[in-house]
Amino acid sequence: MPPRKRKLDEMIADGKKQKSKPAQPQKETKGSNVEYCHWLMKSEPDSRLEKGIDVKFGIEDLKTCPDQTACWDGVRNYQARNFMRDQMKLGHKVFFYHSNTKEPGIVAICEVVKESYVDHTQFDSKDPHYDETSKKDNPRWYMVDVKYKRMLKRFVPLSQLKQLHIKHKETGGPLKNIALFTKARLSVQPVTQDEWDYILSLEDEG
DNA sequence: GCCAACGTTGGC
DNA sequence: GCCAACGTTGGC
Repeated sequence: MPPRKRKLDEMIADGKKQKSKPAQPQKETKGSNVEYCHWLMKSEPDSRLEKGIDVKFGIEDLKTCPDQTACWDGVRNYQARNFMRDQMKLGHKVFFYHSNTKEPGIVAICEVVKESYVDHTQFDSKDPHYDETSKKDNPRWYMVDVKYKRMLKRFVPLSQLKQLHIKHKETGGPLKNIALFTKARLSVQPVTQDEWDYILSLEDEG
């Protein structure tokens, strides 16, 4: 029997040449085949109702979770899902980003403490991210667990990152292609080693 | 609250 | 497979 064809949307979102890669030490290589080991994940620190349910989840909410760990449920975008499902591995570092708030920006560092598993909220009709088209024998959405590590010494606002991004496009600096602006609407984004190091260096600025 | 950018859906 | 309409994201 031929392999079952996957749905078109998933093919597109996955990219056609995405072969399953062995889970091995992540390394950034020059050129095409980049494997990431740093990430940025967006979450909303302010209350907002979605289907009558508050989706607020800021860094202070993560800190109060058991073991300061939360499952990253509710992602309903294929690209973001694929990063979580296929590429986010134990020990990977994550910038925790506050979005849709007065002062958007990076607030903290987290770590992946559980690799991808089925997002249970897709089957929960009361959940704001319920997906009635997803079947239990073939789940569509996956998540990882993320654990709080530490606050940044200094909040790094989106406005500063944007200034630097614009400047670096001219100068060829490390933030010239940062996904925060080149793939602005992705809620789970890869961060290169250079981007990570550069943003961390901003912590120590006056 | 506005709305630009962009992802998704569905008719053809 | 195109593309218009529609819905969502998220900065401002």
